[in-house]
Amino acid sequence: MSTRVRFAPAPTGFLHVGSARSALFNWLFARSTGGELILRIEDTDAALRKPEFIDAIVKPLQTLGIDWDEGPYYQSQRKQFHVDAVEQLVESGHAYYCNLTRQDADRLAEEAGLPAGYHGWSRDSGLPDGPDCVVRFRTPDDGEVVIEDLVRGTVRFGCKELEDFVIRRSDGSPTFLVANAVDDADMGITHVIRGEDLLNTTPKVMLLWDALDLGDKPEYAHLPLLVNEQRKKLSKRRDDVSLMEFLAKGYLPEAMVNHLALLGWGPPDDVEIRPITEIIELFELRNVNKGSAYFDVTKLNHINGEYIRELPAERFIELTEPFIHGVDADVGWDSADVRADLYALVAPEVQQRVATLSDSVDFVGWLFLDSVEYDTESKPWNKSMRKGKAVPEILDLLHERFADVEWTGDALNTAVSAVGDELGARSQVPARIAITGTNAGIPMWDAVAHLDRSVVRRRLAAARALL
RNA sequence: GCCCCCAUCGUCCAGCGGCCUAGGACGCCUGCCUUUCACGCAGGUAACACGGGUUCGAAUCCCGUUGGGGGUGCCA
Repeated sequence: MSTRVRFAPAPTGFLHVGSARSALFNWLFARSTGGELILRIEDTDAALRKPEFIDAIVKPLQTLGIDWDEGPYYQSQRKQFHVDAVEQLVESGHAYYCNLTRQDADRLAEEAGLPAGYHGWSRDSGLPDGPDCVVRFRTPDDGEVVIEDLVRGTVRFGCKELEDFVIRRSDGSPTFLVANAVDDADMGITHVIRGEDLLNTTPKVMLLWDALDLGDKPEYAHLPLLVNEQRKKLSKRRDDVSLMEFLAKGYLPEAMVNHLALLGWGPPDDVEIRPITEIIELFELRNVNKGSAYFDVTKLNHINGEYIRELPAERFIELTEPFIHGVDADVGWDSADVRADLYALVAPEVQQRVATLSDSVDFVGWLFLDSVEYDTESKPWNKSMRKGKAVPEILDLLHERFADVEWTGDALNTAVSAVGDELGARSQVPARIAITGTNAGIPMWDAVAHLDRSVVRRRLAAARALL
């Protein structure tokens, strides 16, 4: 039988990397088994029903190349099925009405000397439905629910630990637990692959499944959570987790996907950076880890850099243009000042050095700016300018020679080295700092030859004046 | 509190009873290359949480301890 899996996010704003990882693993499983992926939006809660939230899920998935075969389906549109299921459960005696609030339940528990929680207070009250009534599922008093999790192995839950949970809110809307069971059954889901934070809800869904007599249950696989540096579950409030924001900063979708695939799973041959087609081929659910994984941006940077370096030069230019022009990044110059020809010339060198597309900005500002700023407190300035040998003389001499030196990259480079030789000092770094503002950067003389002689000489003089 | 899950270098992954004096990658350090920086190359640093079993043999299996995490909603 063909596999059918689903990615079923609640539309709670932007898609975060943890959800993206869940989507990816579902997708990898579907593609590697020749099965199908279904996108289902879990919007049973009215507050979540906002069109812009749907976009926030669909768009990033598309960008990452995670395509689905069916959907998006909306649980809100299948509400009637869920309502029917709740009704069926009430009629069969599996569920009952209850008009107690959470506070009521806690108070009753305290008075009875029981642990906090709902202890089936209204089970046999015979209460009829009413405006303030929820429907609760009658969990078995004993026995256990056993899950054979594909990642975790056998997991057991004692039924007495499960309180009579709410399956229909007082506003009449069924909760996701019912929707889950009904929809997974209707949609023929064979494998439920999702985050470990949902593991505890699984026994409840299985109980509903049996009570509703829905037939064969899907297999479950609970993925390890993605965590932050403090080893806490990635949170939208606290952590940088917006997938789109990463992409906006200049992480390539392919690199992001590659990195995400490496969190909780690894290829048997230890080759980490590789095409998605190979990852699909190698991916096996049974090889997924159990331990949570830290979402390490440092490693992402490395992977991204590797992918960027593999890009054809024209493609790199095309992708970085929005950043260079200040559309997708903050820059200190005007888009009109960007010299496209000059950028095209240096782009391959920039490409060798960046971790993200937006980093490109840092390497080319000196080409578009009239003057550069010097950080005289910085380490490079201190080391190469303040403490460097004969730096004032070097800059003075360069200023002089640059007045009539042939204005080509080779000639400039030769002239600079000659000055260094004459003074018995290292001249390249001081020249670089004076002209570009920093010690780190692309090979520069060919680019400098495209700047105005006067602009370059002025910078030499400006840096000299600060010594 | 109660329930559930987890535990190999700082981080991610490999290891599924002998091939492990534990391998790869990121990071970090050193050297080479070099007009700087980066890339690349060559090295180095660094881990089986602890205690009991089982076994001829355990990072690998079992139990416990400790530590971490998740859940405990009329959110999903």
